[in-house]
Order: sequence, then structure tokens, then C-alpha cells
Amino acid sequence: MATRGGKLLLTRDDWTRAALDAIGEGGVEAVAVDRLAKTLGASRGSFYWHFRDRADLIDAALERWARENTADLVPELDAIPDPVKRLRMLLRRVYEQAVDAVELRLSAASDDPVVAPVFARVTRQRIEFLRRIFTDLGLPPSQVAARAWLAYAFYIGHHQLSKNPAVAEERPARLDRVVELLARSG
Amino acid sequence: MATRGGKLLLTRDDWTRAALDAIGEGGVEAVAVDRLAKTLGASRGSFYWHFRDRADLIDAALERWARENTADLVPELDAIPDPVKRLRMLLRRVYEQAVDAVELRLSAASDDPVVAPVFARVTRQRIEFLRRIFTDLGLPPSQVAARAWLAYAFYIGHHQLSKNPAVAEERPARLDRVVELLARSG
DNA sequence: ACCTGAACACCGTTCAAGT
DNA sequence: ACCTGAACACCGTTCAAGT
Repeated sequence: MATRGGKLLLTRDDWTRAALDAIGEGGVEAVAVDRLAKTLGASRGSFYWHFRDRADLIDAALERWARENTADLVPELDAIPDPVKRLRMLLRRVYEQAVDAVELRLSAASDDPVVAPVFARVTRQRIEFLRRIFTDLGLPPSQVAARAWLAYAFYIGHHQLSKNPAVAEERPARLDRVVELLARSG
Repeated sequence: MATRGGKLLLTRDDWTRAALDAIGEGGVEAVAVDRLAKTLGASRGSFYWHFRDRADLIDAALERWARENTADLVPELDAIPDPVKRLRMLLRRVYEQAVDAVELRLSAASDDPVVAPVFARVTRQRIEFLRRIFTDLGLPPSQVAARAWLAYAFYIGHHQLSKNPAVAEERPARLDRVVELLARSG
């Protein structure tokens, strides 16, 4: 690590990692140049050497998230040959595991001009993944599109609703019936 | 309207209405005391006569929204005796009509501490409404809960996704198949 | 009872000046 | 090549002073 006068010099990557942490904790609006600078022990002015502006930083953080994120789940699930099992595994993850903090923040901010393109790219990859499941299930093309959309909109809405504790009380105890309904033939 | 020195005095209601407009246009974070004061031709200090703080204003705006909103759709739909028709009417609204701008903003900000309680209350009323539909359809209680949750999570996710144009391309042309799936017996 | 205007803290952005 | 520090605009909040 490069230093100067005993202080270590910050890289673009240091700022990006700090920003992604901030998004996970407080959402996109928690990415404050001033606060990050204090945390990292640098001046605000120094930030503008590495990034054009705040949007540039957020964009870099999201790109990192998308990269680390897609590498993760999709290949693992794609290895499961039986499409119903694949759907069940997917929904189990959705339901049982706490969803990635960053993902939650992003889906809430998906209309933000910086967030929108990254979010759209990841979304399309995932809907594509769902289409494969329903195609493998032997459904006709018109059904495949409708069901992939239903399943993904459900996924988004489920998380959106679940993060509000008062709303989460309305949630059924297990997702079995939902899986059944989504996987049903014809 | 009360005046003083030719200027009209502002009421709590004037600020509330302006805030709700701001939410519709730019979301909760667009409610800036400074900007509203400029728009209404008053000083920032004057705002703090009517409201404790910014959160107080946002809360008042949301209460107004909830009141005007619930009075609206639910009684109209409840008048339709056939539950399948009721569901179809509901989903048609969901799909064809542009959703209330404020509602979109709120569902994105539903984890905001000020937004959360109001949003939770409205949500629970709506899920209750969906439960009635599925109960009237003759489904067993365990199914009723799962399906109302699926339908409402779908509703939320559908809007969330639709507002991103690149994602909305993935949307099927009509919702018929989704309705079929949701209304299906057993 | 209702409003103004100044004050302070916080934050995004620019830029001349430093090493 | 990388950073500091001052400057400016914007915004939330407080408060003494005005009518």
C-alpha cells in the first residue's frame, strides 16, 4: 500500500467498498461523501480526485455488487436438473434466508437514475433464469412468460413487504402452497 | 382566508398539500422545508410554527393520502358479488391503469420510519380485502392466506418492477394467465 | 397567534495551492 | 499523482425579535 508522510493513500476501491457498506446499512442516500471522508480519514476534496461525483461512486459500488452477486447463486441452482426442485430451492432461499441488505436497499431505490440500469440488468438475468425453470417444466411459451413474471414480481414484493414487521405478520408460515401454485402444470 | 399585510396566512393544510404533491413528484426525500417555503412564499421559520419537524409534515401528508385513498377503491370493488370478477377487476386496475404516483413512491420508501406505520395499515386493509375474495371463492383457510399474500406481493412487485422501463419489457402483454393461476380452485 | 431573519450544522462540488 | 482547505449553495432546526 502506498503511503505519504505515514498516512496511507486511498484507492478508488477503498471508497467503493465503504460506499457499498453504507448502502447496506442505510440505503443509497446514506452514501455521503462527507461522512465517508471522515470514516476513511481523508478530506472531501480528495474524493474528487478518484470520482467525478457522488453518482460515479454509487455506480462503481453497484457494479461491484452486481459482479459479486451474479457469480453467486445462479450457477449453483442451475446445476439442479429437476426444475421443480430448482424452483423450490430458489423459493426456500427467498423465504428462509435474510435477503442481502444491499439488494433490499436497491430494489427500494430502483427508480433512482443511477440504480436503475444496474438493477434492470440483474433483473433481466434473473427473469431469464426463471423462464428456464418453467420451460423445463414443459409449460407453453405464453405461460412461461406470465409465470416467470408472476414469480419474480412476487419475489420483489415479498421482500419489500417482509421488511416491514407489521406487514410481515400477514405472511403465511410456509411457502409450500405458493410453490405448488407456481409449479402447477397447465 | 386569513391575511396579514396583504399576504395570506398559511395553514397546516397548505403545507400538507404541498408536501403530498412533492412526494408524488419526487418521493419522500423531495419534501424539503426550504423548497416548500419558497414555493409557498414563506420563510422556513414559519414552517416550524405549524409542525414539530419535517417528519411531522410527512406524517400529516401520509395520513391525508391514506384517508383519501382507502375511501376510494375498496367499497366500489366490494359491491361486486362474484369473487372471480372482483379479482379480475382488481387486477385490471393494477395492470392497466397508471398507479397513483404517491403510492409508488411510498412502497419504495416503506422502510422509512415515518412511512412504515401508515404503509403497514393500508397494506393490512388490502390483504384483508384479498382474503375475502379467496374465501368467497371457497378455498380452505390455509390456501386463503397463502394466496392473498402471493397476490399482494405480486401487486407490490409488479409496480416496483414496472416503473423501470428496461425491466417492464419483460412483462407479458396481458395479465389473463396470472388471474387464472391466482383464481384457480384447490 | 403567526411570521421573519439570522445563526449553526451538514453535505455536494469546485478549485487554487500544497507535497 | 494525490491530497488539503477554503469557498459556495442547499437544507434542517432553533430562537430572539417582530406584528
